[in-house]
Amino acid sequence: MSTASARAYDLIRSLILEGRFAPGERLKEEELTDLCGVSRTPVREGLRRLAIEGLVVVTPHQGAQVAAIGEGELAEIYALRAMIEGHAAGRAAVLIGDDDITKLKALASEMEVAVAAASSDLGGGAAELNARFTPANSEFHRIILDAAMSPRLAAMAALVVEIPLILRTLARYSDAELMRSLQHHRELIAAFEARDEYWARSVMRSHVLAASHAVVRPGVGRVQPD
Amino acid sequence: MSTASARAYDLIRSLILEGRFAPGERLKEEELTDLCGVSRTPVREGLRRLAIEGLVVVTPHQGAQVAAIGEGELAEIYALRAMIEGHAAGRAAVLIGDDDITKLKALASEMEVAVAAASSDLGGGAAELNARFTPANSEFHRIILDAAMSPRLAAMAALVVEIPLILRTLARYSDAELMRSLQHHRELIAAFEARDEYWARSVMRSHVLAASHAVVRPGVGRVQPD
DNA sequence: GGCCCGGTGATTGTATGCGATCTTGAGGCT
DNA sequence: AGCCTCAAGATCGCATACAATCACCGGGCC
Repeated sequence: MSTASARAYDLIRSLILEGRFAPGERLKEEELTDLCGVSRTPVREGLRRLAIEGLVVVTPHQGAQVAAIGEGELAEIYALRAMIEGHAAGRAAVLIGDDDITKLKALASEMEVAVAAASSDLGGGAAELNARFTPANSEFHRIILDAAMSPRLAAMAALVVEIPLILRTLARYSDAELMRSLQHHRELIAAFEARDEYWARSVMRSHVLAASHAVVRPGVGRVQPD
Repeated sequence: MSTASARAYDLIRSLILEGRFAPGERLKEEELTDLCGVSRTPVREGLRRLAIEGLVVVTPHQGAQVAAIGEGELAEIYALRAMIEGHAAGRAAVLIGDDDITKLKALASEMEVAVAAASSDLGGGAAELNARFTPANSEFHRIILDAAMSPRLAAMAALVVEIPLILRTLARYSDAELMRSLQHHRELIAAFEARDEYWARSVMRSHVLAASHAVVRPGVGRVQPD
C-alpha cells in the first residue's frame, strides 16, 4: 500500500474500465472517498489525473463525470491512435532488444491459443477471450511503446489507448477480424526482426485502423492516409 | 481571480517558461506557496498538471524539479510535434471557418512586420522579435489547433509544444530561416483556403521540421518521412 | 581511515474543517 | 400555465494541521 493517491487512481480507473460507472455518471468525491478508504485529497488527485487521460471530465464546481464519447469522436481517437502507435512501432523497430522480441513472440502465441480455444467452444467463448486475449494484447502493445523509449510518446498513447477500452468492444470482433489481428502481430514481429521502421509503422497503422473499423461499424470516416 | 489552482498553475508555468527556474532546479511546494499567494493544495495541483505536460518531473517524497531535456530528446520532441501539428493542420483544413482564416492572415502580417522591423535595426532586434513574433506565432498555431476540434489532439500538442519554449530558441534563427517560416505561414493559409488537408499537413510538417533544424543544429537525426 | 548506522530537520503526503459555488425545489409573479 | 426568483441543501475548492517519509550529518564500529 504505497501511496493513497495511487490507490485511489488505480481503483477509480479500474472501476471505470470495468464499466461499473455508466458513461456520463457523476462521480462525487465523497462517494469515492468511501469506496477507496482514503480521504478526499488523494481522491481529487486521482480524479485530475484521470481527467487528463480523458477517462473523466471535470467541470469546475461541478465535479467529475465519466467521459462519454460519440461515434465521430471515437473515429478520431482511433485515427490518433494509429498515428501514435504507428510512430511508436517505427521507433521500436530501431530500438527494441532481442529479449523484448522474444516476449512479443510469447504473447502472440498466447493470443493465438486464446482465440483458438474460444472458437472451439462456441458460445461462452467471448468472456474467456476477454480474460485471456485482452491482457496479452495490452502487454504486447505496452512492450512496443516502452521500446520506443519516449516518455512523451507514452503519455500521448495513454490519451487514446484506454478510451476505447471503456466500450469493451472485443466481443464484436468477427472471427476474420481476430485472425487478421493475430497476423498483424506476427507481421509486426517480423518487421522488428528486420529492424525496418517503415514496415513496422505501416503494419501497426493497419492493425489499429482495422480495429477501428471493427468498432465503429458504419465506416470510420476520415482515415490517416500515407 | 477565478480559481487559486489556475493561478498557481499559470504562475509556475510562466516562471518556468521565462527561465526563472533553472532546468533541474528543485521546486519546493512551500516556496511556491509564498510566490503564488495561495496554499499548498492548489500549488500541488498545478505542479501535477505541469508534470503531465512534461514541464516538471515529480518523484515521490522528493518533490518536483524543472524538466531538463537532452539533445536527442529534443529531436524526438520535434518529430512528435511535426506529426501532431501536421495532423491538426490536416483536420483544420477541412474544418476551419473563414473568420479563423482571416485571423490567421492578420497574424501572418503581424509576424512579417515584426521580422521586417527587427532586421532593419540590427542588434537589439532579437529581443523585440521575441516580444512581437512569439505571441503572434503561438496564437497562429493555437488557432489551427482549435480549428481541428479535437480535445485529445490539443492535449497531445500541449505535451510537445511548450517544451521547446523553455530553451527560447528564437534568437538563434537565421534570417533565411525566419523568411522561410513566414512563407510557411502564408502557404498554410493558402492550403486552408483550398481546403486541402494533405497540402496543409505537409506544409505544417515542413514548418515544424524546419524549426527543428534551426534549434538542434548538428542534424536532427531521424525525421518523420512521408 | 573508511563504512555503516541512527538521529534530526526538512519536505512531501494525507486528513479534515470552513467558506464559496452550484443545483434543486418551491413559491410567487406575469 | 409558464417563467423567474430565491432559499436550502449539497458538493466542490481551498486552507491548515498532522503524519509519514526522506535526505543529511554526526558518531561509532570495523
